[in-house]
Amino acid sequence: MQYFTDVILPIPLQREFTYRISEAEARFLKRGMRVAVPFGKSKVYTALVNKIHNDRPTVYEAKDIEQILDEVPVVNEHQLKHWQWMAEYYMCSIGEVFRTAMPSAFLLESETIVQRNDTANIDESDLKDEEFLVYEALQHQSVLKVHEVSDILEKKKVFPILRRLIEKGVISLKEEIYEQYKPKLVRYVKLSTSYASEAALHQLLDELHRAPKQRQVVMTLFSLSAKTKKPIKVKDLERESGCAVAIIRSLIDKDVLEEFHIQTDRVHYSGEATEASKELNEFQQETLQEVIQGFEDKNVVLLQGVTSSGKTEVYVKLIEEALAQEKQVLYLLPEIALTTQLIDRLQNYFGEKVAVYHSRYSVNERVEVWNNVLKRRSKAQIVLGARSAVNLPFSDLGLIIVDEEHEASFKQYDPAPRYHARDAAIVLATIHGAKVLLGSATPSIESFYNANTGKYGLSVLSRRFGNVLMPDIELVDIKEKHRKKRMKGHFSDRLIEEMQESLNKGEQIILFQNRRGYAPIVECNTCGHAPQCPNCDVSLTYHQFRDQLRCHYCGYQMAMQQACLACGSNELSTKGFGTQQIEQEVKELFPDHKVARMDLDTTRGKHGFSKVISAFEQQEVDILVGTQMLTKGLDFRNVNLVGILNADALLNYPDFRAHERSFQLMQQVAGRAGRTKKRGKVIIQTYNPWHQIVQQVSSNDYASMYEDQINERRQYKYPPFFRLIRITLKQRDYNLVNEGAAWLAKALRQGLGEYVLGPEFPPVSRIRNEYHKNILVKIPEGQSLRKTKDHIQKIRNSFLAVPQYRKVKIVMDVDCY
DNA sequence: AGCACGCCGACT
DNA sequence: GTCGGCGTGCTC
Repeated sequence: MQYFTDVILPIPLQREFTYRISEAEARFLKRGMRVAVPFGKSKVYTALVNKIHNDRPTVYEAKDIEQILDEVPVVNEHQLKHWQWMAEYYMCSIGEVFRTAMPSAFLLESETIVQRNDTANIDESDLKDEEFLVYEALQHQSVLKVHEVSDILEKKKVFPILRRLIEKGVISLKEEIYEQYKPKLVRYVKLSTSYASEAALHQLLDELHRAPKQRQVVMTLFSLSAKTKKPIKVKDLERESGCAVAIIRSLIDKDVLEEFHIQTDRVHYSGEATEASKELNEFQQETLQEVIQGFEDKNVVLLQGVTSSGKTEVYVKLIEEALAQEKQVLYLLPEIALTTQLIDRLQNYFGEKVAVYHSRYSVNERVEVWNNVLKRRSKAQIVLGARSAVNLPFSDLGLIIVDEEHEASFKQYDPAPRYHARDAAIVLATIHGAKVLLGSATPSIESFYNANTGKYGLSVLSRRFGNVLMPDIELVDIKEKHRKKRMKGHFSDRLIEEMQESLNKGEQIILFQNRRGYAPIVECNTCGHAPQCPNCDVSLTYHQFRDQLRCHYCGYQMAMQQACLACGSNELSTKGFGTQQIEQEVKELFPDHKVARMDLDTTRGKHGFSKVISAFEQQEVDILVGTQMLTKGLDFRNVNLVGILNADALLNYPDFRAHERSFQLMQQVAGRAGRTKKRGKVIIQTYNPWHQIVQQVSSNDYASMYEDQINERRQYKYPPFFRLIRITLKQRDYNLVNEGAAWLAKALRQGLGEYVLGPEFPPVSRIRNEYHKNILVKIPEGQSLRKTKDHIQKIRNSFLAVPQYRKVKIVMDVDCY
């Protein structure tokens, strides 16, 4: 009997691949274990065992697997089911899901290693120059990686040379796989067992009389052991005794101390749960009851709670309940809302049961969280994470909380699978029989619709905690202020007055400007030319830091020009405004106060974000200027004034969700004001104070915003009434994209009719030297999603069968919003 | 996705 | 003449 295994490879191919295994391997392997398999001519990939069987493939000879990488499955059945759904729903291969879901340290790839052939007798004169260079390098180190060879030879194609060297017997090649995950070992010491008896101990201390330092180390070790009754870290001993490592070293050499290692997690929360969860006030209590009741007949409940209404306390109660049933809990948040403030708070309640999982973590840290979840360890019973945390190996989820449910960043854009974490979480919950709580102050239109139509439960928490009033929102018409010459730069007199008043009272201020950079565009006053990115169809933006022009799409950069590139005129002006310019103006308006800026540029790097925040928390900064990232999950006690400098930039975005998004964003920003006893003040500057959305923000009227939006959606055939799938074609050749898109759209129309829109060029039609063109497929309620997707898939296959279109890349984005 | 193979222009 | 560009096809 022969044995085979079907595996999932981390590549965008729909097929599974079959490898041969031995009988012993077949007995050992289980679904969800990783194996290393040869693929193609030389590669070795990490694959996931999906099936073990005895059916010999008929049309090809199966290769053998290279090695087994796990002793127990690292992916469970629940996940495989979830992946299957994700691949089907978001129209990608299961391999792509596999690649996205696993921490990269789990997906080892091979590297070709060049080895020296020690046994051969080499005639050096027989080698050509380049061959000799490689040979010489191998005298210094026994192995080289292929890219090192290409560095040495300063060229890309090194394979022909390597092949000649193999023929001459100088070298051999080998594929090596590295286990990327390195357990972190911590050094510990203990007293050697030979000193276990009291007599031996006394003798030791006598002997060490002449070596006071060493004696001190031993004494410190005693006192530490007595205190903690735990193994003593070398680091701790060193610190407590005040002696150098060399002294500890010499004691180890003398066999007085014994050294040993214990594998530890990199991320370790050592604190206890110090706080009992808070007593809920009557409104929170009511909400909690509603949610629990909602869960009785609905799997999903939407909790709409205004900012600082104390949603988190309600979450905490629900988490406690899930923990009491020994279930796992997943708490999803947008990346930027995952702040230390929130993590600390949850850790205070739940101590070391809380694990955190997000993209700022290193690959090794992620592997540790993965393993802790997989093994159902209590220290990962609650996982607080961003989008990708839905892919962790949960085995018994009881509750998923999706906080800030309306956030667009829950949707993954690139690469596939282009999934929405909220929707993926709901499916995941169904697999586990768990409940989902969606939380938001400003729910997305589609979730609120689902709650309204009874698909989800609904609970509203409309009172701010401690009965703090909603902030007072004042609209300032900057068109009029300009006319009356009451503007200083981008600041109206009203905003300046309020700022001055706040500063006088020693309060802090937040200013919101939804655009980074100094001045997005540089324009010539003579001919109107604006410098363009050579690779993308956009104007370059000016960044004051380094005096550069940069492209936000591909990262292209050039020095700021002194003269116009088109006509040579030296009258250049900057158009539009961003956070940098606002910061500059604030500094000029209030020279005695400290100003800081928070946007993508200032928060780069691992700790950049928290640095800015803690400076503001410590009140080292009086005025904080920032973009969206200010709006999320931050709780600043001393802020009473928030200014939105230009609401119109948000409203005029060409997207069917622009109004919804603007409302959400402005509400969130406004929510930063007055979170303690005092009523906060918000000033919104706008050119259109009568715009319905601005009005709805100022009167805090989610309900009428929802009514307006849902009517528009119904009328113009948008979600939640119609589903959307966007198909993007990408290619370097402009004409080919045009022709291909026209062909594809026509073919789609034959089956799907009027609901195929486009093809159209997106606002930025060329990115990284590729032209893009979009086709939008709308799927009405009642039309089978599955069948529509199958149909699109079929058309895509026949498109790719046309020879000239084969090089056109097609990207599918299901629910592209 | 990678990666090898294979066919054409620009350099030693 | 070789080097290296990219277009094409395949991967168990």
